Amino acid sequence: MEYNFKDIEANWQKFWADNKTFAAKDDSAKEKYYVLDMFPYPSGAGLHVGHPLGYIASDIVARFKRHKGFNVLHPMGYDSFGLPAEQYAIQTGQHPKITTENNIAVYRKQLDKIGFSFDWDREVRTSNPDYYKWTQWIFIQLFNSWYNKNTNKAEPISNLISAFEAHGNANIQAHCDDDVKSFTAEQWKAFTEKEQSDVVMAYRMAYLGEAYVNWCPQLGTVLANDEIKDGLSERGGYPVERKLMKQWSMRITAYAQRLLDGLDTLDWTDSLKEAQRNWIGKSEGTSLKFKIVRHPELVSGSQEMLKQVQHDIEVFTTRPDTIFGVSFVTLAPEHELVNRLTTPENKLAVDAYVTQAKNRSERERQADINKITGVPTGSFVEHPFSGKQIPIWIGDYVLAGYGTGAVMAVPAHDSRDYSFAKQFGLPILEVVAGGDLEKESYDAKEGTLINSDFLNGLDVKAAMKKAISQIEANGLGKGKVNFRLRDAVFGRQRYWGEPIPIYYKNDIPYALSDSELPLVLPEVDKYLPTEDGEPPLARAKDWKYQNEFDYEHSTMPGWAGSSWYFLRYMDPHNGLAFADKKLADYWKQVDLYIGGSEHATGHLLYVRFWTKILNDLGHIAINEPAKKLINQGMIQGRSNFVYRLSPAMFVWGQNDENEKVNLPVIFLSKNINDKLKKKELTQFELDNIKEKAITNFKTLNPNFEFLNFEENIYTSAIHVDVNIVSNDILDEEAFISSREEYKNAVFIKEDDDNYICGHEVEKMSKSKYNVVTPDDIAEKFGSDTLRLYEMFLGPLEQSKPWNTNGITGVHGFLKKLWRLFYQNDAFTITHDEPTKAELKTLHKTIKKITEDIERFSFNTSVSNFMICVNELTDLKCNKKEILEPLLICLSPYAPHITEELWKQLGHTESIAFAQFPLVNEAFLIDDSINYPVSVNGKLKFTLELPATLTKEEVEVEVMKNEQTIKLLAGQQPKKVIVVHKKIVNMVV
RNA sequence: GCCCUGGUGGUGGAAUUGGUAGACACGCAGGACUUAAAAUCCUGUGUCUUCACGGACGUACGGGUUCAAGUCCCGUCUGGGGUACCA
Repeated sequence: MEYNFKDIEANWQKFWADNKTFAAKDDSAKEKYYVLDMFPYPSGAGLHVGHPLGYIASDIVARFKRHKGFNVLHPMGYDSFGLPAEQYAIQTGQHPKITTENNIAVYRKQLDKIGFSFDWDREVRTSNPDYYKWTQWIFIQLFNSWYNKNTNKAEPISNLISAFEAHGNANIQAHCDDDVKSFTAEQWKAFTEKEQSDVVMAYRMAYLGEAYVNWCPQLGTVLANDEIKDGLSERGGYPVERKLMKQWSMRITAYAQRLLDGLDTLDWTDSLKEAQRNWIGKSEGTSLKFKIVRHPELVSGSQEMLKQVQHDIEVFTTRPDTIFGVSFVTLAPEHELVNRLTTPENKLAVDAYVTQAKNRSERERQADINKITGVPTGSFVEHPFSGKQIPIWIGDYVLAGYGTGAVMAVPAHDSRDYSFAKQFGLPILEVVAGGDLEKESYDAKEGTLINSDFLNGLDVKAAMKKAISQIEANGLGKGKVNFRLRDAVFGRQRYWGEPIPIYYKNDIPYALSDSELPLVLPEVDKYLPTEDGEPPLARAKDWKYQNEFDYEHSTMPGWAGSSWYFLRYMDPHNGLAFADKKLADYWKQVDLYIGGSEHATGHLLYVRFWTKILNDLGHIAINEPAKKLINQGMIQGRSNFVYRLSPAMFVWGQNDENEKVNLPVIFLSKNINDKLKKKELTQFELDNIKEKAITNFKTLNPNFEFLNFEENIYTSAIHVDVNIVSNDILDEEAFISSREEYKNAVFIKEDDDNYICGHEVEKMSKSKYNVVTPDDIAEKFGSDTLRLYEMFLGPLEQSKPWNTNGITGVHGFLKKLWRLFYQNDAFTITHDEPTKAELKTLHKTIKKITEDIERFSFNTSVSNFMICVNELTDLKCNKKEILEPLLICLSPYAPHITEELWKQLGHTESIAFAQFPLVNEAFLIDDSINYPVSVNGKLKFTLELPATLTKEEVEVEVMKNEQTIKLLAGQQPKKVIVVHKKIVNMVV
């Protein structure tokens, strides 16, 4: 019987589904193990070979843990709210729900083919009302809580309101908005309902606040920082600008320190923890007040005004030691004091600068990152120690949103201040010795303080201490910690997301009650914003709370549903709670979480944040969502390109400049294009291209001319579908018929008459036409081969380009395994006693595989299986006692073939729960050891010696060996090092 | 710029704690079986040198520590990913 993977795989997939083999038990005496994959967004392109990489790895662990006697939870679901379905809806009018469901059906079919051991009864979809009911419920929990700094956790908002009623807010220590004014209990009681609501809002964990957001006019939505690339929206590539908007936000900043501390308890990679640390961006320093002093030319009226409002500019610095190096103070253009500090003669320039800075889009800011701009206000502050007058400038290198929006500029020891000072000719005062200030600033935090009064002679560390104590003693400021982390905007002006469960009555937002959930996403006639810029939900007809009050019209962001889905899998059908407390306590946290590193700072920060809040509020017992996390590497695709002659070099027909005609379609083969780029084309070749171009274009427009053909000739690379290219040779016919505009395409080909495409390795994506689906491989070689091959490709965490070069080796291995059981169509397993050699091979393999899985080194286990089967083939082993345990070892990797052979061995139960074999070290002991003998560390020969010899006996044996004597040629070695059971080295 | 990762044959990669560098697989070359192909099997395959035995070199580059370095330390170059006027 041949290895017929097609039937075997189909049969077993059906068996697992029919028998619900992998359903996790909620009541089990077994220890639990929770293996989670980052669930996919079901895109229209379907699953590509990169998706299963992580899924296969987690499936191996899940199956392994089942063999090891764990009750395994290994679920899968879909992150099914998202922009692409909505974009598609806008273009076609098809409801995103339909698109999403279709895509999910495709994903499911593809996933099923690979033989994953998911518990499909627990599938979740974030766009399902049964699911998002609880996303909304969690939102309300956040809406109804505040962060108490005294207890250092989130607490119900009712506590806070009681406190207000009893004592006002004087004793409240909370993470809240900065501009909260203090009030007494009496004042609180006298507030109107609206006023009370506004006050409480400043404390809520989910709150409505004014925030600068990344606004994308074309998409009509707010984007998260991680949705923007180079100042353009990641999806669509539209410009993004900064805009002040009322937005629902999450007070994640309250958790900054705990999110940072929690990292130490996690078994995550250093790079990932580092990425989170950088994102949170803790910096310790000092706040410091600079007294504003009158500029001689400042009119007295202005000075009076100044007195009324504020006397100081507060800055934040991490370098209080450099205080004597301050040569100017810079404010962000948005700083509230800008207007008041500007002297009349500077007003024009300042106003112009502020307006320009405000209107500058993110893209321009990024593009001009090295362009230094700024204006002086004309006012001065006083140095807190020297009393010297210091000018106040405005510069957009200072960010309004960080620190106090003002910096003390120390150009000698900060590179940004340095460039600014150089640009505007401001003084550079050296206060830490050691740098060359002619060339650049000296930013290092080491050296001796100079020109610094009471700090002179101290090193930076000591100076820092002393400066802080002096600043604090003089009441100028105090030690302070700043975080880069910003509160997370939680609303989008979009349709395809969870409605925010809020309605407005007299302009006051109220949360729905639990019994009113879910607030179902209403139907709309179009998926676009309304004419007056309201989000699409404003289009919904008769969609009002109690037929009277407006609901919130924005929806939740993409990360809402994914921030808690790991909890829903524990109890996916519960209608009374997001998860039953008992079940949540049983499954606790994810033991192993596998997914892509692109979620390092987004999803993984939010899911930790929500876990901590739910823990604070007493809903779950865990503090962190996932104990161990692995980032699988990206599988890159190999894209192909054609090189199209640019139309810019043609001029249109004389009759009408704007005449729309089809563009010429002339494609240069790769080598010709390379020559063109290097300007190595011969006149003959150029003429040939020109002639073909003329012929091609004349069919479209008889009246055209070239515009300086030879100077202007250039090409642009265009992605071409890899499926119509083989070995970089283009299938020209397929290409011509692939698009209407290519029907007259002309190819300038290589000497061998082929059109050669360019290629590049890059991210696999639909838009690059380089997606390879796992389907073809599964069809041609079977999914066991696919599973083994994806693991064999290299370390899980490493990115690698997809290629199928080695797949025959892996497939051959499975065939070879099959032949251990079947020879000449006969099943030939015997019950004979195994030999010592066979047992050694088996137990060596068991040991290696167990170790490999535990350290997630799946590529090496595949090699180890190959070695094992090679050895057993050489030994002609067909013994049940050897092959049966081997099947169990292999079953996590290649579940179908092992199930089948397991059944052939006479088992009636699935192999999935068979106990994983244990290593018997006794079989691994060698009788003899092959000692490498080296001289000065260089290997000379090897010597086989009995394993029973002691270290001393080994030395004696080696020294009296003929080869040693020959090597030493009468010399006496200075030293002989014997590492017992390892190596012998002689030093001469 | 900063942070994180890598750099090993023609290729993917192995070497878990400093102890025989290149496991396993692909590719390539030669051979067996076959009318032929596929499939399968066998042999060889880091580089240089030698008829051969053997020898020399070799883990991006330059140094160092060590009896012994792909592995540890210092410096340089370079691929990939993340991130940024964060004071």
